[in-house]
Amino acid sequence: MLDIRFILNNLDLVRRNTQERCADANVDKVVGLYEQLKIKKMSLETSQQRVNQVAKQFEKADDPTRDQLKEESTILRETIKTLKDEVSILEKEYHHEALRIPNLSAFDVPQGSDEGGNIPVKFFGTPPKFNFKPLDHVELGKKLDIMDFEAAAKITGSKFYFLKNEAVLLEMGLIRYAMEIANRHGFTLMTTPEIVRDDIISASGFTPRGPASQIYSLSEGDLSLIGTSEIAIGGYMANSVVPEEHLPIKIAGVSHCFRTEAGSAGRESKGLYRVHQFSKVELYQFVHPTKSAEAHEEMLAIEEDFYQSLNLPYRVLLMCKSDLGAPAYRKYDIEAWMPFIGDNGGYGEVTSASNCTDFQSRRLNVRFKDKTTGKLSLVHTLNGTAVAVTRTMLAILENNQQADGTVLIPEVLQQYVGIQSIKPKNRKF
RNA sequence: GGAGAUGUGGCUGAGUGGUUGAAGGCACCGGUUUCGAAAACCGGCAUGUGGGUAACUGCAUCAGAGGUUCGAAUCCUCUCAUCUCCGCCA
Repeated sequence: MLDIRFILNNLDLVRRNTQERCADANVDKVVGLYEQLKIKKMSLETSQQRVNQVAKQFEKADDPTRDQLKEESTILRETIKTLKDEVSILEKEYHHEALRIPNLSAFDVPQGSDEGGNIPVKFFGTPPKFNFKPLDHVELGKKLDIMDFEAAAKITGSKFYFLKNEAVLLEMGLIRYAMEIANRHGFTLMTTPEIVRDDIISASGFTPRGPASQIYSLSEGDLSLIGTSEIAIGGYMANSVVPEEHLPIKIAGVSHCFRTEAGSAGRESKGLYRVHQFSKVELYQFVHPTKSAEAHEEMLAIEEDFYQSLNLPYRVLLMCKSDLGAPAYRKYDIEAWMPFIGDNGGYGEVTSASNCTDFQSRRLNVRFKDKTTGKLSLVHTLNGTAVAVTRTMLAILENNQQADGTVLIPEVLQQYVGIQSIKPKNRKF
C-alpha cells in the first residue's frame, strides 16, 4: 500500500496514477475515510487521557471525590467502548479501500490501457523455421507419452494435467537448474509453505476471497493456497527489522502455485499455458531503497541468462501502466516464442520481474536500520520468475521438436534432466 | 488429537494491581583514556501514531482479542505460538 501522508501531499499525482493504471480504487474515498478516522481517534484519545488522569487523582482523593471519580470513569469507559468500535469499523473500511490504490509508476513506464501498450525493449534469437508441420505441445505430449490432460480433467476438471515420464524429469531438471543459477547469484534457496494466512496474501498486494480473486481459499478458517511463493517469501520477513549491512536479502523459493484463472479463456488457455497448478522458482529480493532500480536490472539479467542458455527465442517487454498489477512500480516480462500461439506462433509470457519499491514492505512491515542515523526505513522488494515450469516446458517442447516428433533437450539442461532427447513412443503406462 | 509448562524491548532477564514504557546485563552509538586497539569509566539507546515552527507533549503497545477495576505487564476468559510428555503419522 501507499503511504497515506504521501497520498495527502500528492493527491493529484495519485489520482492520475490510479486512473492511468486502470485500477479499481477511489483515492478521494480513501482520503475521506482517513480524515474521519483521524477525528474519531482524536476523540477516543481524549477520553483515554481523562481515564488516565482520573486514575492518578484517585489515590490522593478523599472518599466523596473518589465516588465522583468512579462514576466519571464508568461513563468514560462506555464512551471509549463505543468509540473503539467505531474506529475499528472505519479502520477496516479504510484499509480495504487503501489497499486498492496501486503503487506509483516509474517515469519510464509506458502509458497504455491494454497489453498493446507494453513496449518490446529487446529481442533474442529467431523463431524456428520448420520444414514440416510443427505440432503443438498438447499433441507432442501425447505422441511422446509425457502428458495426460484427459485423465486430469476426469479427476479435477479442466486446466489440470498429469506429467509423465520424461516430462517429470524435465520439470525436476528445470527446477534444479534454476535453483543452481539462483544459488550462483547469491540467493538463499527455499521451499515454502503453499498454504498461508489471508492477511499475508493481502499484505503482498493480492486479493484473497473476492469474486475476481485469483486465489484459492480454504473454506475453513482464514487460509488460502499461494498463487506464487512470492507471497510466502514476503511473509517470511514480515514484521522484522534488518540491519542495513544485511541487505540485500536474496531468496529463491520453489513452490507449487495455485490460480483460479477467473475470467480467462480463449486460445492461449490451451494445454499447459494457463493452468490451475504449476511449479515455479521465484526470485525475491529485499534491498536498500537506493538499490532497487539496479536490483531490478539484475533480476532481468538473471532471467535473460536463463532463457538464453536454453536457447529459446524471446523478447523483453517493458510493461505499461495498465499491465503492472497493483504492487509493481516498474515491470519487465519475458515472452518466449511459442509456435502454438496464433496461426504462426507468437510470444507468450514466461517470466516477469517487478520492482515493488516499498509498496509491499509497508504492509509487510519489513524495515532496515540505517547504519549511521539509527533510523528505521522500509526496504524495497523485488520479485522475478526464475522459471515457471509449465510454460518453459511448453516452449522447449514446441521449439525443439524435430520432423519425427523427437524433442531435443537444451544442452545446458541435459545434466539436470539426465537425458538428451524425448522420443515418440507407443506406451500405455 | 490429549495433558502440562511458557510467551516482557535487537537479545537476555527482573517485575503478581498504583510515577513500570518497563530494573540489571549483553549488543549498539557518542565521549574520556590510548600512538592505535582492548579494558575501564561517563553518557545515550523501544516502536507506532496524533498535536506543535520548535522546545515539548497526548494516546497506544509487555503474544493477540475480550473482561474485571478508579487504575492491569501483573487478576479472569478465549485464541494463537513455542517447549515437554502421550497418541497418530510420511
